Amino acid sequence: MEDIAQIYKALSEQMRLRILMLLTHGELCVCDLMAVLEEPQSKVSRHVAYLKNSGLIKGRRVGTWMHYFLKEPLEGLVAAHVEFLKRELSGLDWARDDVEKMKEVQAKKLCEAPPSVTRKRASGTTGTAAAGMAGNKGKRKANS
Amino acid sequence: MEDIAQIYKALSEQMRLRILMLLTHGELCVCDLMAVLEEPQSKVSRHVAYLKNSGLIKGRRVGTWMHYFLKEPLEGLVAAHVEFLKRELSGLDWARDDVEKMKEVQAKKLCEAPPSVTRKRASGTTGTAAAGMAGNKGKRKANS
DNA sequence: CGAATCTATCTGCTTAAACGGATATAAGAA
DNA sequence: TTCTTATATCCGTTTAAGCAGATAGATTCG
Repeated sequence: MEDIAQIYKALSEQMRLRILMLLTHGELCVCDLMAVLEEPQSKVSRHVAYLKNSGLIKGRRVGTWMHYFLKEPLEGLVAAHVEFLKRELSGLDWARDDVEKMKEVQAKKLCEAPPSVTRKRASGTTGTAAAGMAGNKGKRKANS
Repeated sequence: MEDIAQIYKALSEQMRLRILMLLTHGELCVCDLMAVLEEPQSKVSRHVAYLKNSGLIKGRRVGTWMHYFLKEPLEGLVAAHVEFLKRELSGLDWARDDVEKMKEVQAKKLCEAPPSVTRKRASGTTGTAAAGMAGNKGKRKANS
């Protein structure tokens, strides 16, 4: 799996770079990624799968959710590249924007909390939801 | 042109990595690259063109030949990546092998010398050619 | 000029992988 | 079990780019 070209293939899509940079800040579930990236689920899942198959990230199931995170420890050259990315890309505009949005998304805690709590918050109290509704592009029907 | 994903696309083929690593040792013409890589001319040219269009290398004409070399100075992120490649890949088996073969190829000086000299050497004295014929896969008809 | 050589590009074909939408699967809640 | 949610995967389509072989352009030599 020391195929360097394969590492670069994995890094050669902006979407995957964005996902990787987000994961350098901690693990995230697919729905959080969808919310941050504002991309359809199949697209996010596809790219996450690619990164997983390339040996860059791993996933673990947490209830209904899959949480993805950087594989640690990474093998030699892959590790060097990820360090490189952290160092060189974290200052770029798009990376900063994504991290900022990630914090907003996580503040809403739609995914991280136990399912029961989440479910009730989302449908029951519209107050907290309204406060953080900015950027929600109809991903979740308000009340139905 | 600070599209990071595009940099990684350029690096995501083994053939292009090999070319780049060779060029870290100095400029080379296409026919030398063909000899080292043992690949057809259209393939070498195609990958060289890709690297050129991605802003990693440049070419200059020297008589009949095109010599390619790493673009200097490279822009920020590209430069960092090339430095990274030099540091991390130069010890790999395939990279060492290619450099070694490059030195053999250049020792024959089929390309670097002025065309007239080259032409006469190649067709006139078969002695020098025979000494370095190893690895020549019918690329050049011996006498026709 | 014509011949030879080096390189770039075109041709037709093939493959990898992108995409969005639909569907299947897995797990918790009711 | 049935419903809902989260995620993975399948579908048909599209695009980028791989390939080898053929051809065209550039340059130098005679």
